[in-house]
Amino acid sequence: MPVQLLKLIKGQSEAPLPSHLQRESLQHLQEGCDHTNKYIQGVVTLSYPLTKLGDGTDFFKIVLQDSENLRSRINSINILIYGKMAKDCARIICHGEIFIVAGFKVIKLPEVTEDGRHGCQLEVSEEAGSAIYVCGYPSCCFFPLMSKISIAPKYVYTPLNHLKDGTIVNLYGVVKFFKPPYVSKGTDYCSVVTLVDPSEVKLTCTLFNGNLDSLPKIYKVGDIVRFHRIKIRKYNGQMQGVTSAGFASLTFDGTVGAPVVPRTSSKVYTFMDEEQKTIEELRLWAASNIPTSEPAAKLSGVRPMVFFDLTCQLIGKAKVDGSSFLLKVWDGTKCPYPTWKVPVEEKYLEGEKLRLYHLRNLTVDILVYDNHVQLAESLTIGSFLRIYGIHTKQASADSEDVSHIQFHLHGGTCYGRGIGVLPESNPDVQELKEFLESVDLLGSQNNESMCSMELDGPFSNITVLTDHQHLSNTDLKTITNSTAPQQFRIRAKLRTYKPQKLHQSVKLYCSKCNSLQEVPNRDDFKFILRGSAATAPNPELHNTLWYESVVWTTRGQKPREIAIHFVKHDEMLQYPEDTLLMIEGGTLKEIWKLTKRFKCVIPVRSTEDDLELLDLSAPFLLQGNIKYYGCKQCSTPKPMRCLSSMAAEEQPSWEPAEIAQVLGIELLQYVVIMRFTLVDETGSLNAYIFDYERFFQVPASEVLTNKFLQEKMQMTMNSLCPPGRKLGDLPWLECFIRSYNVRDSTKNQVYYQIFDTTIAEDVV
DNA sequence: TTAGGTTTCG
Repeated sequence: MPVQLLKLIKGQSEAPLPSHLQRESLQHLQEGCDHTNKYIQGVVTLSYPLTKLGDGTDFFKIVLQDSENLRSRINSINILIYGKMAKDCARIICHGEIFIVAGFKVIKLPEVTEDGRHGCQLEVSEEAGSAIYVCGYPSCCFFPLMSKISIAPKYVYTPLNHLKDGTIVNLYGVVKFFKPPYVSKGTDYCSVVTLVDPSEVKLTCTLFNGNLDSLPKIYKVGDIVRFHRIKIRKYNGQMQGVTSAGFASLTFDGTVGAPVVPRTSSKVYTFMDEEQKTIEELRLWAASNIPTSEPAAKLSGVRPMVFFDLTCQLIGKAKVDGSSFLLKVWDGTKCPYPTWKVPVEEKYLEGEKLRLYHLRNLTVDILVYDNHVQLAESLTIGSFLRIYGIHTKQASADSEDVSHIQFHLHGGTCYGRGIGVLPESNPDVQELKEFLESVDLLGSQNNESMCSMELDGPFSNITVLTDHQHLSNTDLKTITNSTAPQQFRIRAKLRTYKPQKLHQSVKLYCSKCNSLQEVPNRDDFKFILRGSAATAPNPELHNTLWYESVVWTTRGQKPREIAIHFVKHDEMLQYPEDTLLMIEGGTLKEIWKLTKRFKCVIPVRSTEDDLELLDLSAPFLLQGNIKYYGCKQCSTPKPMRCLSSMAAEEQPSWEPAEIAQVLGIELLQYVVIMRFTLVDETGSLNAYIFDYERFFQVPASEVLTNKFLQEKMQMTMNSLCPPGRKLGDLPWLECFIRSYNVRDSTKNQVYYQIFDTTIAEDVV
């Protein structure tokens, strides 16, 4: 009997194997050697469903693991079983059973596997005189179905540079481009996805499915996908992926550090620690190899004649005609231009009327065409959308002198044009929802006044003069004709301002030497960190009276030594949220992660007798999102032991200013600097804003790292200087300016600065 | 079958 079930008694099979058989180890197994009197023994770790080959032969595949040599590099092998033997085995085999095979044929695999699997596989069949002995746990065989379900097949993933024409493969990739699912001209939805992986090879996949939900849930470039059973074909000389029967996908957020939660429509999928590791590795690779997408557009930031993607909420929709459909959406911000309202028949307009009325100044009409109409019709009011490739156009209606901005989603799918529905769990949606709720609240508070006064949206933004109320207004011509220094109160219009890209307005200022400098970028910091990683941590500096040290070596091609020194208080470690730590040899990403958990992070390197700060082009201290820098001219960095006095304080506050002082650092201040071109009936002048927080009501130190604050600043600027308006239609603003002299060797120049003025907001 | 990335009739 070729397949024999042996009972296992106290770890031994009840009947001994034939005496001529000797055990062979996986290491010694080779194609072409004589294995006639040898047997292979292992534990069944995986089994695949019993299938039939093209000629009708039954086929069953299992994976055996050599449980006695788990540590050796090769510890498992594929067993391919044919014919009646396949059927018999499939019936009785259970996960975890001991499986013995003799009389096998050794076949070399075409490709080298890297997961501990043997480079050969064994083929067995009754015809070839093979014998199989299974030492089973008898109870297991009463529940063959149960044991099958618990066996997850192990998938092999093909790198994108190893794809072969005509194969069906599993793969991972980072989304480089995608078209959200759209209605094809056939019977299915279609989605086109271009992937890249660390092999730097691109693969464009064309995916079809009649069920929208079965296509990958990709929301942005940089998402990571896992495709199972995708068919590879050659098209126009390039490899192409297409859906095959049984295609399945998982999609993951590509953000480093985000939870690894697959988006999928399948109820059953395999996902284990190994997959989690793959995703995390791909995220890291993508972070430094895929260009980061532009910051998300907001309605407050749109300009005429651009294409952009918008994340928004649907509050109304209406049929317009056969080839176009109207979507009314908002994102909580106000479009700085008057927007085009698409005339529709009242009976066709869906959505809550009161809400549409309240939000009318924040809602824009997006007209979608052709192939997008069917999808648009199916959308639910209140759902969150990402609309890709909206086109803005400017047009003026005959009866009006201001031109309106129009929003179109043209037909076709070029550049990924289309509509995607985002689930409420999406982090961008959660952020948006929070923002919309705050705007809604503000709106409802102001509703009465809004309705009675018919305020024109956020253009009711005003400046508040916080002092010097005794001054009366002076016209600009009088000011430019006066000698400096003096102070004035003015009423003027903001004709233009610089920089237009608000994030460029943030600088670092040294109050000691009055110098201004650009905020160093991430690459500068990366470069300095890389340089400092070359210095290995000095073990003599570890574990002192005032800090405790942890050291480890990273794995990978270029191992690095990382040392973290946790500053103690009263000889004890503090809670992470109160802890200051010093790190040697960390990467930007590692440091960034530490700032999420610990109060302060100081990057350092070892010298012979103490730890010291890195080059001052790098932040000397990181706290939360904020990087603190020191002035290179005015600082005299001291060794890190100077910090020990702060650690000994009753309750160390770890205030950046105080840390800077004990370390001999002249702390640079974040400041927003802008040039306003102000005009009135008599003339114009350029006045500078030099703002830590007072004018914009936004801390300058957080502008670069906080999207909302940037948004708030943008809205303020849009209300002070609404783009697209004629001079006569600009709002007036009142502020204080002071004049001052700047002398150099050749001439004296008068400058003007806005001071003691604040923007009062009234967003809705 | 459909689409096979590269912006538009409105």
